[in-house]
Amino acid sequence: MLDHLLNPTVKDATQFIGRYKSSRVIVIYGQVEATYSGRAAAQLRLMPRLIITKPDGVLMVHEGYREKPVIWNPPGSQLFVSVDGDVLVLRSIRYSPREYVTIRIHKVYMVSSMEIGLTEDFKVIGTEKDVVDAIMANPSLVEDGFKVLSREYETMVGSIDILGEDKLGNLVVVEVKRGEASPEAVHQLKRYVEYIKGKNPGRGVRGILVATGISTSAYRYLKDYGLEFRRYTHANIINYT
Amino acid sequence: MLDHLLNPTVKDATQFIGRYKSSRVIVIYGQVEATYSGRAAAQLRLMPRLIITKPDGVLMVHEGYREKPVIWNPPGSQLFVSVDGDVLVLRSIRYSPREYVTIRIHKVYMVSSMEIGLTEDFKVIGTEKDVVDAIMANPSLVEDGFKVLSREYETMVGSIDILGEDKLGNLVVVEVKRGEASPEAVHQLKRYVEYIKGKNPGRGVRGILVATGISTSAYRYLKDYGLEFRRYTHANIINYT
DNA sequence: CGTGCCAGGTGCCCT
DNA sequence: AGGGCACTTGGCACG
Repeated sequence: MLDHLLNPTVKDATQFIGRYKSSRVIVIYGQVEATYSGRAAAQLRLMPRLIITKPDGVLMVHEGYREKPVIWNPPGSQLFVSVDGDVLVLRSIRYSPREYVTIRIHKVYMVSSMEIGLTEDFKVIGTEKDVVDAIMANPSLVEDGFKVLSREYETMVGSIDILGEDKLGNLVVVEVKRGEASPEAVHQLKRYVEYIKGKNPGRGVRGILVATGISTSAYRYLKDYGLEFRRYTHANIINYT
Repeated sequence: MLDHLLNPTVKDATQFIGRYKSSRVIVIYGQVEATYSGRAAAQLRLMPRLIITKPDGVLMVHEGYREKPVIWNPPGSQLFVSVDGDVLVLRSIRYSPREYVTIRIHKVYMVSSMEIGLTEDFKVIGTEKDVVDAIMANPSLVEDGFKVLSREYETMVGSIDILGEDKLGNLVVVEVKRGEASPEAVHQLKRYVEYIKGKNPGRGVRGILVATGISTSAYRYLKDYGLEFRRYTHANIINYT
Protein backbone atom coordinates (compact mmCIF):
# COMPACT_ATOMS: atom_id res chain seq x y z
CA MET A 1 0.00 0.00 0.00
CA LEU A 2 2.76 2.38 1.00
CA ASP A 3 5.85 2.19 -1.16
CA HIS A 4 9.12 4.04 -0.65
CA LEU A 5 12.78 4.21 -1.58
CA LEU A 6 15.57 5.56 0.59
CA ASN A 7 18.46 7.34 -1.13
CA PRO A 8 17.52 5.80 -4.49
CA THR A 9 19.57 6.10 -7.61
CA VAL A 10 18.26 8.61 -10.13
CA LYS A 11 17.18 5.73 -12.32
CA ASP A 12 15.23 4.03 -9.56
CA ALA A 13 13.59 7.26 -8.47
CA THR A 14 12.58 8.00 -12.04
CA GLN A 15 10.98 4.60 -12.41
CA PHE A 16 9.24 4.96 -9.07
CA ILE A 17 7.72 8.29 -9.99
CA GLY A 18 6.78 7.14 -13.47
CA ARG A 19 5.00 4.13 -12.03
CA TYR A 20 2.87 6.07 -9.55
CA LYS A 21 2.45 9.61 -10.83
CA SER A 22 -0.95 9.09 -12.42
CA SER A 23 -2.52 7.04 -9.65
CA ARG A 24 -1.01 8.05 -6.33
CA VAL A 25 0.25 10.84 -4.18
CA ILE A 26 4.05 11.00 -4.25
CA VAL A 27 6.24 12.70 -1.64
CA ILE A 28 9.89 13.47 -2.31
CA TYR A 29 12.50 14.77 0.08
CA GLY A 30 15.38 16.09 -1.93
CA GLN A 31 18.07 18.60 -2.68
CA VAL A 32 16.10 20.76 -5.07
CA GLU A 33 16.30 23.72 -7.40
CA ALA A 34 13.22 24.93 -9.23
CA THR A 35 11.86 27.52 -11.62
CA TYR A 36 8.41 28.75 -12.47
CA SER A 37 7.46 30.79 -15.50
CA GLY A 38 4.10 31.77 -16.85
CA ARG A 39 1.94 34.72 -15.87
CA ALA A 40 4.79 35.56 -13.54
CA ALA A 41 8.19 33.99 -12.88
CA ALA A 42 10.27 32.80 -9.96
CA GLN A 43 13.40 30.85 -9.21
CA LEU A 44 14.70 28.77 -6.31
CA ARG A 45 18.32 27.93 -5.65
CA LEU A 46 19.49 24.49 -4.52
CA MET A 47 18.25 23.59 -1.06
CA PRO A 48 16.54 20.72 0.77
CA ARG A 49 12.82 20.85 0.03
CA LEU A 50 9.68 18.77 -0.01
CA ILE A 51 7.98 17.90 -3.30
CA ILE A 52 4.44 16.57 -3.53
CA THR A 53 2.62 15.39 -6.61
CA LYS A 54 -0.97 14.21 -6.91
CA PRO A 55 -2.62 12.16 -9.65
CA ASP A 56 -4.78 15.11 -10.73
CA GLY A 57 -1.64 16.93 -11.87
CA VAL A 58 -0.93 18.94 -8.74
CA LEU A 59 2.76 19.64 -8.23
CA MET A 60 3.99 21.49 -5.16
CA VAL A 61 7.37 22.56 -3.86
CA HIS A 62 7.18 23.15 -0.12
CA GLU A 63 9.70 24.80 2.15
CA GLY A 64 10.13 24.65 5.91
CA TYR A 65 7.64 27.40 6.67
CA ARG A 66 4.36 28.75 5.31
CA GLU A 67 1.21 26.92 4.46
CA LYS A 68 1.38 27.50 0.74
CA PRO A 69 3.92 25.89 -1.58
CA VAL A 70 6.59 28.29 -2.78
CA ILE A 71 6.23 27.03 -6.34
CA TRP A 72 3.40 24.91 -7.74
CA ASN A 73 1.17 23.96 -10.61
CA PRO A 74 -2.53 23.36 -9.98
CA PRO A 75 -4.79 20.40 -10.85
CA GLY A 76 -5.00 19.68 -14.56
CA SER A 77 -1.30 20.17 -15.13
CA GLN A 78 0.74 17.46 -16.75
CA LEU A 79 3.88 16.01 -15.18
CA PHE A 80 6.92 14.67 -17.05
CA VAL A 81 9.82 12.87 -15.44
CA SER A 82 13.25 12.64 -16.98
CA VAL A 83 16.92 12.34 -16.14
CA ASP A 84 19.66 14.84 -16.89
CA GLY A 85 22.96 13.24 -15.95
CA ASP A 86 22.77 12.76 -12.18
CA VAL A 87 19.80 15.05 -11.84
CA LEU A 88 16.17 13.96 -11.64
CA VAL A 89 14.05 16.44 -13.56
CA LEU A 90 10.34 17.04 -13.07
CA ARG A 91 8.64 19.26 -15.60
CA SER A 92 5.04 20.32 -15.22
CA ILE A 93 2.92 22.09 -17.79
CA ARG A 94 -0.29 23.90 -17.09
CA TYR A 95 -2.12 24.56 -20.31
CA SER A 96 -4.47 27.43 -19.63
CA PRO A 97 -2.92 29.75 -18.84
CA ARG A 98 0.36 28.32 -20.05
CA GLU A 99 2.68 27.90 -17.08
CA TYR A 100 5.80 25.86 -16.59
CA VAL A 101 7.41 24.47 -13.48
CA THR A 102 10.77 22.78 -13.72
CA ILE A 103 12.25 20.98 -10.74
CA ARG A 104 15.77 19.67 -10.71
CA ILE A 105 16.46 17.23 -7.88
CA HIS A 106 20.20 16.79 -7.37
CA LYS A 107 19.80 14.34 -4.52
CA VAL A 108 16.76 12.27 -3.61
CA TYR A 109 16.76 11.47 0.12
CA MET A 110 13.49 9.65 -0.04
CA VAL A 111 10.63 9.12 -2.41
CA SER A 112 7.41 7.61 -1.13
CA SER A 113 3.94 7.02 -2.42
CA MET A 114 0.53 5.89 -1.28
CA GLU A 115 -2.89 5.75 -2.82
CA ILE A 116 -5.10 8.36 -1.19
CA GLY A 117 -8.72 9.02 -1.99
CA LEU A 118 -11.01 11.99 -1.82
CA THR A 119 -13.84 12.71 0.60
CA GLU A 120 -16.64 12.93 -1.93
CA ASP A 121 -19.32 14.32 0.34
CA PHE A 122 -17.04 16.79 2.10
CA LYS A 123 -19.00 19.68 3.51
CA VAL A 124 -17.99 22.78 5.40
CA ILE A 125 -20.61 24.12 7.77
CA GLY A 126 -21.00 27.85 8.18
CA THR A 127 -20.50 29.08 4.63
CA GLU A 128 -22.28 32.02 3.07
CA LYS A 129 -24.67 29.62 1.40
CA ASP A 130 -25.68 28.31 4.82
CA VAL A 131 -26.48 31.83 5.97
CA VAL A 132 -28.57 32.56 2.87
CA ASP A 133 -30.34 29.22 3.32
CA ALA A 134 -31.18 30.17 6.89
CA ILE A 135 -32.59 33.52 5.79
CA MET A 136 -34.66 31.85 3.10
CA ALA A 137 -36.09 29.51 5.75
CA ASN A 138 -36.60 32.31 8.27
CA PRO A 139 -36.65 35.77 6.67
CA SER A 140 -37.16 37.48 10.02
CA LEU A 141 -33.46 36.86 10.64
CA VAL A 142 -32.97 39.96 8.48
CA GLU A 143 -35.67 41.91 10.27
CA ASP A 144 -39.21 41.60 11.47
CA GLY A 145 -41.64 41.51 8.57
CA PHE A 146 -39.02 40.95 5.91
CA LYS A 147 -40.24 39.02 2.87
CA VAL A 148 -38.02 37.36 0.28
CA LEU A 149 -38.77 38.16 -3.36
CA SER A 150 -35.80 36.53 -5.03
CA ARG A 151 -32.54 34.74 -4.33
CA GLU A 152 -29.46 35.31 -6.48
CA TYR A 153 -31.24 38.09 -8.34
CA GLU A 154 -29.15 38.83 -11.43
CA THR A 155 -28.40 42.43 -12.35
CA MET A 156 -26.10 44.14 -14.79
CA VAL A 157 -23.71 44.95 -11.94
CA GLY A 158 -23.61 41.54 -10.30
CA SER A 159 -25.95 39.14 -8.54
CA ILE A 160 -27.83 40.14 -5.42
CA ASP A 161 -27.80 37.53 -2.64
CA ILE A 162 -31.39 38.22 -1.61
CA LEU A 163 -33.86 40.78 -2.92
CA GLY A 164 -36.84 41.31 -0.64
CA GLU A 165 -39.41 43.69 0.70
CA ASP A 166 -39.90 45.21 4.14
CA LYS A 167 -43.19 45.59 5.96
CA LEU A 168 -43.62 49.11 4.55
CA GLY A 169 -43.26 47.92 0.99
CA ASN A 170 -39.71 49.18 0.43
CA LEU A 171 -37.46 47.02 -1.70
CA VAL A 172 -34.60 45.59 0.35
CA VAL A 173 -31.27 44.49 -1.09
CA VAL A 174 -29.55 42.00 1.21
CA GLU A 175 -25.86 41.25 0.86
CA VAL A 176 -24.56 38.36 2.97
CA LYS A 177 -20.97 37.87 4.11
CA ARG A 178 -19.98 34.83 6.15
CA GLY A 179 -17.37 36.68 8.15
CA GLU A 180 -16.23 40.20 8.94
CA ALA A 181 -17.61 42.54 6.28
CA SER A 182 -15.00 44.59 4.44
CA PRO A 183 -15.36 47.94 2.65
CA GLU A 184 -15.50 45.97 -0.57
CA ALA A 185 -18.73 44.33 0.58
CA VAL A 186 -20.24 47.75 1.33
CA HIS A 187 -19.28 49.08 -2.11
CA GLN A 188 -20.84 45.98 -3.62
CA LEU A 189 -24.10 46.54 -1.73
CA LYS A 190 -24.11 50.22 -2.71
CA ARG A 191 -23.81 49.25 -6.38
CA TYR A 192 -26.77 46.91 -6.12
CA VAL A 193 -28.91 49.45 -4.29
CA GLU A 194 -28.18 52.13 -6.88
CA TYR A 195 -29.02 49.71 -9.65
CA ILE A 196 -32.34 48.73 -8.05
CA LYS A 197 -33.17 52.37 -7.37
CA GLY A 198 -32.56 53.15 -11.04
CA LYS A 199 -34.85 50.32 -12.08
CA ASN A 200 -37.59 51.29 -9.61
CA PRO A 201 -37.89 55.09 -9.68
CA GLY A 202 -39.98 56.54 -6.92
CA ARG A 203 -39.86 53.38 -4.85
CA GLY A 204 -38.06 53.17 -1.54
CA VAL A 205 -34.95 50.97 -1.67
CA ARG A 206 -32.92 49.93 1.36
CA GLY A 207 -29.66 48.01 1.53
CA ILE A 208 -28.83 45.67 4.40
CA LEU A 209 -25.46 44.03 4.93
CA VAL A 210 -25.71 40.80 6.90
CA ALA A 211 -22.45 39.54 8.41
CA THR A 212 -20.89 38.29 11.64
CA GLY A 213 -19.12 41.62 12.00
CA ILE A 214 -17.96 44.70 10.16
CA SER A 215 -14.67 46.57 10.11
CA THR A 216 -14.68 50.15 11.35
CA SER A 217 -13.90 51.62 7.94
CA ALA A 218 -16.53 49.47 6.27
CA TYR A 219 -19.02 50.69 8.85
CA ARG A 220 -18.13 54.29 8.04
CA TYR A 221 -18.80 53.74 4.34
CA LEU A 222 -22.01 51.97 5.19
CA LYS A 223 -23.28 54.92 7.20
CA ASP A 224 -22.13 57.42 4.58
CA TYR A 225 -24.11 55.61 1.94
CA GLY A 226 -27.20 55.30 4.12
CA LEU A 227 -27.02 51.52 4.24
CA GLU A 228 -27.74 49.24 7.16
CA PHE A 229 -25.98 46.45 9.02
CA ARG A 230 -27.45 43.34 10.60
CA ARG A 231 -25.17 41.16 12.67
CA TYR A 232 -25.73 37.45 12.86
CA THR A 233 -24.05 34.81 14.96
CA HIS A 234 -23.57 31.17 14.23
CA ALA A 235 -26.22 30.52 16.89
CA ASN A 236 -28.77 32.60 14.94
CA ILE A 237 -28.59 30.48 11.88
CA ILE A 238 -27.69 27.05 13.17
CA ASN A 239 -31.32 26.09 13.70
CA TYR A 240 -32.19 26.62 10.07
CA THR A 241 -29.46 24.71 8.28
CA MET B 1 19.36 14.44 8.24
CA LEU B 2 16.28 12.52 7.10
CA ASP B 3 14.66 10.44 9.77
CA HIS B 4 11.74 8.09 9.40
CA LEU B 5 9.78 5.24 10.95
CA LEU B 6 7.84 2.57 9.10
CA ASN B 7 4.66 1.24 10.72
CA PRO B 8 5.73 2.59 14.10
CA THR B 9 3.92 1.92 17.35
CA VAL B 10 1.79 4.77 18.58
CA LYS B 11 4.32 5.40 21.30
CA ASP B 12 7.23 5.61 18.89
CA ALA B 13 5.35 7.85 16.49
CA THR B 14 4.39 10.15 19.34
CA GLN B 15 8.00 10.43 20.45
CA PHE B 16 9.13 11.01 16.90
CA ILE B 17 6.68 13.84 16.35
CA GLY B 18 7.38 15.37 19.74
CA ARG B 19 11.08 15.38 19.00
CA TYR B 20 10.84 17.16 15.65
CA LYS B 21 7.66 19.21 15.62
CA SER B 22 9.25 22.50 16.54
CA SER B 23 12.31 22.25 14.32
CA ARG B 24 11.46 20.22 11.23
CA VAL B 25 8.91 19.42 8.61
CA ILE B 26 7.09 16.18 9.41
CA VAL B 27 5.19 14.05 6.92
CA ILE B 28 2.79 11.34 8.05
CA TYR B 29 1.01 8.75 5.96
CA GLY B 30 -1.82 7.36 8.00
CA GLN B 31 -5.35 6.15 8.45
CA VAL B 32 -6.86 9.41 9.55
CA GLU B 33 -10.03 11.04 10.81
CA ALA B 34 -10.14 14.77 11.47
CA THR B 35 -12.33 17.63 12.59
CA TYR B 36 -12.09 21.37 12.26
CA SER B 37 -14.07 23.92 14.22
CA GLY B 38 -13.76 27.66 14.43
CA ARG B 39 -15.26 30.28 12.15
CA ALA B 40 -16.74 27.33 10.31
CA ALA B 41 -16.68 23.58 10.91
CA ALA B 42 -15.92 20.40 9.00
CA GLN B 43 -15.39 16.73 9.59
CA LEU B 44 -13.53 13.91 7.84
CA ARG B 45 -14.24 10.22 8.25
CA LEU B 46 -11.49 7.61 8.57
CA MET B 47 -9.45 7.24 5.37
CA PRO B 48 -5.82 7.13 4.28
CA ARG B 49 -4.47 10.67 4.12
CA LEU B 50 -1.29 12.69 4.17
CA ILE B 51 -0.46 14.92 7.13
CA ILE B 52 2.20 17.62 7.04
CA THR B 53 3.40 19.78 9.90
CA LYS B 54 5.93 22.59 9.81
CA PRO B 55 7.88 24.19 12.66
CA ASP B 56 6.00 27.48 12.24
CA GLY B 57 2.81 25.75 13.37
CA VAL B 58 1.39 24.84 9.99
CA LEU B 59 -0.71 21.69 10.05
CA MET B 60 -2.24 20.29 6.88
CA VAL B 61 -4.40 17.31 6.03
CA HIS B 62 -4.05 16.51 2.33
CA GLU B 63 -6.15 14.16 0.24
CA GLY B 64 -5.42 12.51 -3.10
CA TYR B 65 -6.60 15.43 -5.21
CA ARG B 66 -6.67 19.23 -5.07
CA GLU B 67 -3.88 21.61 -4.36
CA LYS B 68 -5.21 22.87 -1.05
CA PRO B 69 -5.36 20.82 2.13
CA VAL B 70 -8.86 19.73 3.05
CA ILE B 71 -8.33 20.73 6.67
CA TRP B 72 -5.51 22.85 8.05
CA ASN B 73 -4.28 25.40 10.55
CA PRO B 74 -2.02 28.22 9.40
CA PRO B 75 1.38 29.44 10.66
CA GLY B 76 1.32 30.56 14.27
CA SER B 77 -0.84 27.69 15.41
CA GLN B 78 0.30 25.43 18.20
CA LEU B 79 0.52 21.66 17.88
CA PHE B 80 -0.02 19.13 20.65
CA VAL B 81 0.63 15.42 20.35
CA SER B 82 -0.98 12.82 22.56
CA VAL B 83 -2.15 9.23 22.64
CA ASP B 84 -5.68 7.95 23.11
CA GLY B 85 -5.52 4.17 23.43
CA ASP B 86 -4.23 2.97 20.08
CA VAL B 87 -4.86 6.29 18.41
CA LEU B 88 -2.31 9.02 17.82
CA VAL B 89 -3.95 12.39 18.36
CA LEU B 90 -2.75 15.70 16.95
CA ARG B 91 -4.48 18.79 18.22
CA SER B 92 -3.77 22.19 16.78
CA ILE B 93 -4.93 25.53 18.13
CA ARG B 94 -4.97 28.77 16.21
CA TYR B 95 -5.42 31.64 18.60
CA SER B 96 -6.78 34.50 16.52
CA PRO B 97 -9.30 33.72 15.37
CA ARG B 98 -9.73 30.74 17.67
CA GLU B 99 -9.78 27.60 15.57
CA TYR B 100 -9.24 23.98 16.42
CA VAL B 101 -8.09 21.05 14.34
CA THR B 102 -8.11 17.57 15.79
CA ILE B 103 -6.57 14.68 13.91
CA ARG B 104 -6.92 11.11 15.04
CA ILE B 105 -4.51 8.73 13.36
CA HIS B 106 -5.64 5.15 13.81
CA LYS B 107 -2.73 3.69 11.88
CA VAL B 108 0.59 5.31 11.06
CA TYR B 109 2.06 3.82 7.89
CA MET B 110 5.06 6.08 7.93
CA VAL B 111 6.25 9.16 9.69
CA SER B 112 9.25 11.02 8.33
CA SER B 113 11.00 14.28 8.99
CA MET B 114 13.71 16.48 7.59
CA GLU B 115 15.01 19.93 8.36
CA ILE B 116 14.02 22.26 5.56
CA GLY B 117 14.86 25.93 5.33
CA LEU B 118 13.29 28.96 3.74
CA THR B 119 14.38 30.93 0.69
CA GLU B 120 14.86 34.27 2.40
CA ASP B 121 15.28 36.40 -0.69
CA PHE B 122 12.48 34.73 -2.63
CA LYS B 123 11.07 37.02 -5.28
CA VAL B 124 8.31 36.62 -7.82
CA ILE B 125 8.78 38.63 -10.99
CA GLY B 126 5.79 40.13 -12.75
CA THR B 127 3.65 41.24 -9.80
CA GLU B 128 1.54 44.37 -9.70
CA LYS B 129 4.30 46.11 -7.79
CA ASP B 130 6.67 45.45 -10.69
CA VAL B 131 4.25 47.07 -13.11
CA VAL B 132 3.82 50.12 -10.91
CA ASP B 133 7.62 50.32 -10.52
CA ALA B 134 7.98 50.28 -14.29
CA ILE B 135 5.45 53.10 -14.71
CA MET B 136 7.21 55.14 -12.03
CA ALA B 137 10.46 54.72 -13.94
CA ASN B 138 8.85 55.39 -17.31
CA PRO B 139 5.51 57.21 -17.03
CA SER B 140 5.02 57.21 -20.80
CA LEU B 141 4.04 53.56 -20.46
CA VAL B 142 0.66 54.95 -19.43
CA GLU B 143 0.57 57.46 -22.26
CA ASP B 144 2.70 60.08 -23.92
CA GLY B 145 3.21 63.09 -21.69
CA PHE B 146 1.91 61.41 -18.55
CA LYS B 147 3.43 62.73 -15.32
CA VAL B 148 3.30 60.99 -11.95
CA LEU B 149 2.13 63.09 -9.02
CA SER B 150 1.84 60.41 -6.36
CA ARG B 151 2.08 56.69 -5.77
CA GLU B 152 -0.26 54.87 -3.40
CA TYR B 153 -2.29 58.02 -2.97
CA GLU B 154 -4.54 57.44 0.03
CA THR B 155 -8.21 58.39 -0.22
CA MET B 156 -11.26 57.77 1.91
CA VAL B 157 -12.38 55.07 -0.52
CA GLY B 158 -9.10 53.19 -0.90
CA SER B 159 -5.59 53.81 -2.13
CA ILE B 160 -4.92 54.88 -5.72
CA ASP B 161 -2.04 53.02 -7.38
CA ILE B 162 -0.82 56.10 -9.24
CA LEU B 163 -2.23 59.61 -9.37
CA GLY B 164 -0.85 61.71 -12.23
CA GLU B 165 -1.47 64.41 -14.77
CA ASP B 166 -1.79 64.29 -18.54
CA LYS B 167 -0.23 66.76 -20.96
CA LEU B 168 -3.42 68.85 -20.94
CA GLY B 169 -3.35 69.21 -17.18
CA ASN B 170 -6.14 66.75 -16.42
CA LEU B 171 -5.76 64.68 -13.30
CA VAL B 172 -5.33 61.00 -14.16
CA VAL B 173 -6.18 58.14 -11.83
CA VAL B 174 -4.27 54.99 -12.78
CA GLU B 175 -5.34 51.59 -11.50
CA VAL B 176 -2.94 48.74 -12.22
CA LYS B 177 -3.86 45.07 -12.43
CA ARG B 178 -1.21 42.46 -13.09
CA GLY B 179 -3.53 40.17 -15.03
CA GLU B 180 -6.90 40.22 -16.74
CA ALA B 181 -8.90 43.13 -15.35
CA SER B 182 -12.25 42.17 -13.82
CA PRO B 183 -15.39 44.27 -13.36
CA GLU B 184 -14.30 44.70 -9.77
CA ALA B 185 -11.21 46.57 -10.94
CA VAL B 186 -13.38 48.90 -13.03
CA HIS B 187 -15.69 49.61 -10.11
CA GLN B 188 -12.63 50.32 -8.00
CA LEU B 189 -11.28 52.80 -10.56
CA LYS B 190 -14.69 54.45 -10.88
CA ARG B 191 -14.78 54.99 -7.12
CA TYR B 192 -11.39 56.65 -7.15
CA VAL B 193 -12.25 58.89 -10.10
CA GLU B 194 -15.48 60.03 -8.46
CA TYR B 195 -13.61 60.76 -5.26
CA ILE B 196 -10.93 62.80 -7.05
CA LYS B 197 -13.58 64.66 -9.05
CA GLY B 198 -15.35 65.56 -5.82
CA LYS B 199 -12.11 66.87 -4.33
CA ASN B 200 -11.19 68.83 -7.47
CA PRO B 201 -14.36 70.48 -8.74
CA GLY B 202 -14.06 72.00 -12.19
CA ARG B 203 -10.91 70.08 -13.00
CA GLY B 204 -10.78 67.40 -15.65
CA VAL B 205 -10.29 63.91 -14.18
CA ARG B 206 -9.61 60.79 -16.24
CA GLY B 207 -9.37 57.18 -15.14
CA ILE B 208 -7.06 54.71 -16.83
CA LEU B 209 -7.02 50.99 -16.12
CA VAL B 210 -3.66 49.41 -16.90
CA ALA B 211 -3.68 45.62 -17.24
CA THR B 212 -2.56 42.77 -19.50
CA GLY B 213 -6.16 42.31 -20.59
CA ILE B 214 -9.76 43.01 -19.70
CA SER B 215 -12.85 40.81 -19.61
CA THR B 216 -15.69 41.73 -21.96
CA SER B 217 -18.06 42.64 -19.15
CA ALA B 218 -15.40 44.70 -17.43
CA TYR B 219 -14.80 46.52 -20.70
CA ARG B 220 -18.51 47.30 -20.97
CA TYR B 221 -18.55 48.88 -17.50
CA LEU B 222 -15.40 50.76 -18.34
CA LYS B 223 -16.97 52.32 -21.44
CA ASP B 224 -20.24 53.05 -19.61
CA TYR B 225 -18.33 54.95 -16.99
CA GLY B 226 -16.23 56.85 -19.50
CA LEU B 227 -13.00 55.30 -18.30
CA GLU B 228 -10.03 54.18 -20.38
CA PHE B 229 -7.97 51.04 -20.80
CA ARG B 230 -4.27 50.69 -21.49
CA ARG B 231 -2.92 47.24 -22.23
CA TYR B 232 0.59 46.31 -21.27
CA THR B 233 2.58 43.20 -21.97
CA HIS B 234 5.36 41.69 -19.95
CA ALA B 235 7.71 42.91 -22.70
CA ASN B 236 6.60 46.51 -22.10
CA ILE B 237 7.68 46.56 -18.53
CA ILE B 238 10.54 44.10 -18.36
CA ASN B 239 13.11 46.74 -19.20
CA TYR B 240 12.21 48.84 -16.20
CA THR B 241 12.26 46.31 -13.39
C1' DC C 1 -14.30 26.50 -21.91
C1' DG C 2 -14.63 31.31 -20.02
C1' DT C 3 -17.11 34.34 -16.24
C1' DG C 4 -18.17 35.41 -11.78
C1' DC C 5 -17.60 35.08 -6.93
C1' DC C 6 -16.89 32.85 -2.26
C1' DA C 7 -13.09 31.28 0.84
C1' DG C 8 -11.99 28.81 7.57
C1' DG C 9 -8.86 32.06 1.72
C1' DT C 10 -3.07 33.04 2.62
C1' DG C 11 0.64 36.23 2.59
C1' DC C 12 2.60 41.00 2.84
C1' DC C 13 3.04 45.43 4.42
C1' DC C 14 1.58 49.00 7.14
C1' DT C 15 -0.17 51.33 11.46
C1' DA D 1 -2.72 42.63 16.93
C1' DG D 2 -5.58 44.51 13.34
C1' DG D 3 -6.58 46.82 8.69
C1' DG D 4 -6.28 46.84 3.85
C1' DC D 5 -5.14 44.53 -0.39
C1' DA D 6 -2.65 41.60 -3.99
C1' DC D 7 -2.37 36.74 -5.31
C1' DT D 8 0.82 32.34 -10.48
C1' DT D 9 -5.00 33.34 -5.55
C1' DG D 10 -7.83 28.08 -5.54
C1' DG D 11 -12.25 26.09 -5.88
C1' DC D 12 -17.03 25.83 -7.48
C1' DA D 13 -21.18 26.63 -9.87
C1' DC D 14 -23.13 28.23 -13.99
C1' DG D 15 -23.83 29.92 -18.89
